[in-house]
Amino acid sequence: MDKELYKKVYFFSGLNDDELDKLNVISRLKKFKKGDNIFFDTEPYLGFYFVLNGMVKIYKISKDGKEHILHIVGEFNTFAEVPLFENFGSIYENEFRYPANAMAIEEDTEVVLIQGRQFLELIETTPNMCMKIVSGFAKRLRHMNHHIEELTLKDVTKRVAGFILTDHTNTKKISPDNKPFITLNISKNDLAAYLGTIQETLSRTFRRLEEEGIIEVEGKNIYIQDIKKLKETAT
Amino acid sequence: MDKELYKKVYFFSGLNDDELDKLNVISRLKKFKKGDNIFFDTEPYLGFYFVLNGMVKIYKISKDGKEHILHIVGEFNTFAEVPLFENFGSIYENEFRYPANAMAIEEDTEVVLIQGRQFLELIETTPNMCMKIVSGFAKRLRHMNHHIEELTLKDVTKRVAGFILTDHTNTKKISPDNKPFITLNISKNDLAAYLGTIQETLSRTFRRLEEEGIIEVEGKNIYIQDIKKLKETAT
DNA sequence: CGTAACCTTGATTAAGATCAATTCTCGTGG
DNA sequence: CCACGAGAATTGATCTTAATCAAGGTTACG
Repeated sequence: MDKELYKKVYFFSGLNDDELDKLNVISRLKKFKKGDNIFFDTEPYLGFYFVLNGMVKIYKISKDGKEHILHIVGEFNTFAEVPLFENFGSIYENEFRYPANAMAIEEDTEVVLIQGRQFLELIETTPNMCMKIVSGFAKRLRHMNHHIEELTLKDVTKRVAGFILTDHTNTKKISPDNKPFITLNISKNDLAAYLGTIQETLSRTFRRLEEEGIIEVEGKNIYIQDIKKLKETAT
Repeated sequence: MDKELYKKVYFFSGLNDDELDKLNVISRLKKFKKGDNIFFDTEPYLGFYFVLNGMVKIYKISKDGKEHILHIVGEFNTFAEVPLFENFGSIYENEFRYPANAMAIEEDTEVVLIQGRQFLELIETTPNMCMKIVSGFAKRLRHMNHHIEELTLKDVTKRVAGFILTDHTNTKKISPDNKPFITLNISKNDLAAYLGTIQETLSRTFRRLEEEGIIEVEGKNIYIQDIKKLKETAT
């Protein structure tokens, strides 16, 4: 695999050529179709992944079939690193499992598996990478903090409004007629599961926000008609 | 401060005498009464803390006054480390804020502030500590994953049952008449805010579990009458 | 023993989930 | 180019859980 691609992964951004070669040896490219599971939370832990192409959802299922999406992982982002670092000493002994399920949610999703045991050996000789991991984890913790805050302190309408704002802050899309908008890159079903609700409620929420003249939903595009009101709604 | 005390903090467990001395220089002991706030999420970031004595809750408040507790932090555990590691380069430039509020919830709570900027300098000369931080963060991430899973996938009754089981797994208390039990070290109000509900609902849930003969609540002690049923309830 | 903080209980309300139909959208093959 | 069918999205009616509102009861502690 092209070494340059590895460098786009935050963890690996500081590595030199020699280290990238070693990384290449312990990684495996895997391809999935939309809807394929990459791993289940019942499977033994092999290592962590990054997305080369497409998109992956990390999710949990309750006993009675309810789904909640913890993360949506896009290109060059990693997932399932946590178990690797939880208990250094014991990784060789214990039978670790993946902490959640992962599914490809785009056609032709390609992911790269970095084999766990071998990566731990590699990391010892590249001390520089450790701080990258710390920093990556810190960002993740911040994100989860925010996620919990949204889920516990806000109702569905606020969460939806907040999602649109956050997404637009990241993408900054502007339509030809000068309106800010976002494009959903996941299904509304998945969006609902991420926002801690269900399809139907999300649909109704969109409609109510449309009726109030705050947004306009057109398929996968959501146009922001009144950003001031949207911000008020979100807080 | 006694150097031995530092060693009980997971992050610092591998440090040598010299390093502990340096740590001592950049730390500040602070004392709080029950109900005192240690910091608010509006304050500029000074550094992270560990609890020397007592207990601390990390919480968020919504605009309309609803509270959710993210963590309960006990002795020799750290809190508020995340902002320090999120953006190494920019800590000197940006005005960082604490990501949540912290309050002492026990009388005579003592915490130690480790000053952030100075700690970053210290850490560069002690590479060994980095992996400790990674590992600590990984544990924290696991905990938050679990927390989100509970909040989104389970109803209040399941969460309460799950809490009792988890707490008992950690403490393993057995009463003189041979019954497993747990002792709440926080108020029921705080427990409710941690479990994503309110006092009244928690109270009713306890009563229902009592009526079903699963537990017995006596003040701060909760006796497990039927652990099999409790496990069934929790899943 | 009196007061404040904490906890419990009951009645009511509201948000959102569930159940049940449609309708819409889009890719595929005739 | 159109028809078909499957998955995705919408909509309405109803139900359930847990929050809110309101009032007492308990406990801890000076």
